Amino acid sequence: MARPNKRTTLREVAEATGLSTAAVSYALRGKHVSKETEERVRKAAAELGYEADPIARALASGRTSTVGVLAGDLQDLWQQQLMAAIGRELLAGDRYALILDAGGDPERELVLAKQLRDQRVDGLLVSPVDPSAEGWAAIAEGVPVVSIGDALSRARTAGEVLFDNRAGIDAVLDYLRGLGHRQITVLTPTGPSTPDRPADVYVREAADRLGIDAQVLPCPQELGEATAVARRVLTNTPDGRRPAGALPPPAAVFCFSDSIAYGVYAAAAEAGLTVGRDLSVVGFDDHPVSRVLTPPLTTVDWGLGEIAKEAARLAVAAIEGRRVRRKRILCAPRLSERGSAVAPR
Amino acid sequence: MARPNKRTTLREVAEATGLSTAAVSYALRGKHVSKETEERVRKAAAELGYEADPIARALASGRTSTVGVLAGDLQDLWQQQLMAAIGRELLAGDRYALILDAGGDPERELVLAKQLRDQRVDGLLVSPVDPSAEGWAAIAEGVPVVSIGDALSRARTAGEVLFDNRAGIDAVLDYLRGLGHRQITVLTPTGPSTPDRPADVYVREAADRLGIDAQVLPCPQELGEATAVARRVLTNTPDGRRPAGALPPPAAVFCFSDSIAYGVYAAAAEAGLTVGRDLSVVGFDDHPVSRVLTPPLTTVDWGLGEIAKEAARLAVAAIEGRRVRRKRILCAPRLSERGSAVAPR
DNA sequence: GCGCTTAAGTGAAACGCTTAACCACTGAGG
DNA sequence: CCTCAGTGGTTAAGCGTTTCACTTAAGCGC
Repeated sequence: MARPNKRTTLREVAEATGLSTAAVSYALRGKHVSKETEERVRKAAAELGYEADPIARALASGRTSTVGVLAGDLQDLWQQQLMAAIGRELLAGDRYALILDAGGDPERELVLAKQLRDQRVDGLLVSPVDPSAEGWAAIAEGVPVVSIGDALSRARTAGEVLFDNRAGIDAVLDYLRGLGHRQITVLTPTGPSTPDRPADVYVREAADRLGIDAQVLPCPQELGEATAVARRVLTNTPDGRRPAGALPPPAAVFCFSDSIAYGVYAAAAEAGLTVGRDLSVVGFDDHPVSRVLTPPLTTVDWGLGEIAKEAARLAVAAIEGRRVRRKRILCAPRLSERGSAVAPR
Repeated sequence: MARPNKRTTLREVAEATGLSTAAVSYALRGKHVSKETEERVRKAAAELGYEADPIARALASGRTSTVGVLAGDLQDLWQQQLMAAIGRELLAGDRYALILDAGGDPERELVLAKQLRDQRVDGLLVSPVDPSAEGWAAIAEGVPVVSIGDALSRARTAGEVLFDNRAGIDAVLDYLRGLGHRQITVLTPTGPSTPDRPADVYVREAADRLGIDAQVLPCPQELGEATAVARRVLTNTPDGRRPAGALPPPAAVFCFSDSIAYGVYAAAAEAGLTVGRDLSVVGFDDHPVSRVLTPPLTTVDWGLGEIAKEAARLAVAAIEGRRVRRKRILCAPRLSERGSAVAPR
C-alpha cells in the first residue's frame, strides 16, 4: 500500500511456471529440484524481473546476508578509516555492511546495536564506546558480535580484535628513550575510562621501568579541542602564547591517537615550535594524513587493513557457524618511524 | 528457527491483556483506542519486555523509520566527514541512518541503492559515483532520493544539495589573482567525468575571464597517489627530485579537494618548497585537518553541517509527504583564508 | 511384481506485524 | 422512536518468503 509500484512476487513466478511457490523458492536457491525445472524457473524469474524481497525473506528465514557495523564515534578520524576498511572487506565477501554511528553516546550505542540485531543482521561488528556496558550481553545473545579495540567484558562475543597497547606503549617510550628523552608528556584520550582501558597504567608502568618521567594528561580526540589542550601543554598558558620566563615546553609528546597529534602540530606551529626539531611528537594510529604532514608523523601502525580483515573473518566464521581457533586476535604494533621524533636539543 | 531465543510478540501482549492483537498494535502507536486501554497495554508491554519487530513491521507496513545513506567512496576523507555529519543529523531527528559504501564502483553503487530500497528505507541519501547512470531512475521511483554533490540527471529525485562550483572556482581564482598570480596549476579529481561535472570547463571559463593561465591536470583523491602526482607537478620529474635547470615549479596550485592539497603539501616538503612562501596552495573542502596543517590550508568551506542538515531536511520532507519550496539547494562557497596562499615571490 | 529408497514437488503453516472492514454500543438530533 | 455519527474494539486478510511434513512417481535389486 505504501508502495504502489509493486514488484513481481514469488507467487507470480510460480503461476507463470505452473509450479508451487515452494518449488520456485527452492529452485531459485538451487536446492532440491531438478536441473530442468531450475532452469525453467530461472528463466521465468528473469523475464518477470523477479527479485526476492529481502524483508520478507528476513522475516521468514531470520537471515539477511547483512552485517551491522557500529562505530562508537564516526567523528573520530581513525574510526572513519576503520569503518571504510571494514565495509570494503565485507563487501568483498558479498555481504552488505550497514554502518551506524553512535556519536560517542554509550546509551545510543546500545539502542543502535539492538536495532541492528532486530533487523536481523547476521553479525555485528562494533568499535564500542563503552565496552563494559551490561547491555552487550543481551545483544550478543541474539547475534554474533565481534568487538574491535576493546573486549566486551560483560558479554560472550564471537571474537575480538584487540591492540596490544602495552606493546605499543613500550615501543614508543622505548623509542623516545633511545632518542635521549627522559621527560615525556603523554596525551591520552578522554572518554569513558573503564578498567578495560588501562592505558594510563601501562604508561606509568613502562615509564617506571624505563626510567622515564611521564606526565599523563587527558585530551579530547576532536581536533579543535585537542589543539586547545595542546596549546596549554606546549606553553603552560591558556591562551597559547608563551610568556617570557615560563616553564620550557615539553621536548616530547606521545599522543594516543593521530588526531591528537595533529592538534599538537597545530599548537606547535602557533607557538613557534618546529616539530621534528624543537619538539618530538609521536602518534598512535597511522592515519593516512599522518604521512603527508610536515614532518611526517612518527606513529604506531596497527595494520588497519588486517584489523578489518580479521574482524570480518571472525564475524563471517561466527555467522557460518564455523569454529575458529583463536577468537581473540591481538594486533602487534609497528612503529612507523618518520620525521617527527628526534633527539632532544 | 534461526533465532532460538524468542522475543515476546504482539500476540503475547494481546493475550496478557485480553485484547486483540489489532487493539494492541493500535494502542502501542497511540491510535484509535481509549486512554485507559492504551495505558493498560503499555504497562503489559513493558512488563513482558515487548519490543516491536522492525522486520515484521516493515513487511506489513512498508515503512522502517530508517534512512539509507550511500557513499560513493568512503575512502575519500571528505565523504567520511559528510557521512558522519549526515548520520548525526538524521539521528537527531530520530531516524537511523544506514551508511553503505560503494567503494567508488558505479555498478556496485546501483546494486547497493537497490538493496537499500528493497530493505524499505524510507528515504535514500546519496553522494553518487555516477550521477548520470540510468539506474537511478528506477530506484528513485521506489523511494525518495536526495542526492548530494551532483544532480541525478536521469532520475526524478526528491531533492538535491549541490555546490555552486562555478562560484567556488571563481572565488578561488579571483583570490589568487588578487594575490598576484597569473599562472595557476589546477588539480581536478579523476573519476567518471560526466557532463554533469564540468569543473574543467568552469575553470577555463573563469581563467579566461580573469586573464589567468590555468594548467588543468587530473589527480586521484587517494593521498598516496595524489602525492605522487603532486611530486611530478612540482618538479616536472617523475621521481620528485628537481634537477638543476628544470622548469620552475608552479607558484600556485588550486586543488579540487583538500586531500589532493595534502598530497601537494607532502610533495612540497619533499621538494624543499615551503607552502605559504615558495608555493601557494588552495583546497576545496575544508576538512578539519586542513586547519591544523602548517601552514593552515586556505580552502573553500561549503558548510558541511548545513549540507547535512539540508539533505536530511529534504529527505525527511519527502518521506513525510510534505512539499518543499525549493528542491534544489545550491550551497555557496566561503573562502576560508588561512596561511597557505600568498603572493608569488 | 514386490517392497524399499530416493528424487521432485506440493500444501500449508509459520514469521510478527498492520490495516481495512466491520460490529456493537452510546447518545444526540430530528 | 428512529436514524446517524462517533467510540472502542474485533476479525481476518494480507505482506512475500521459507520450510516442515507429506505425496507421488520413478528406480532398483531380487
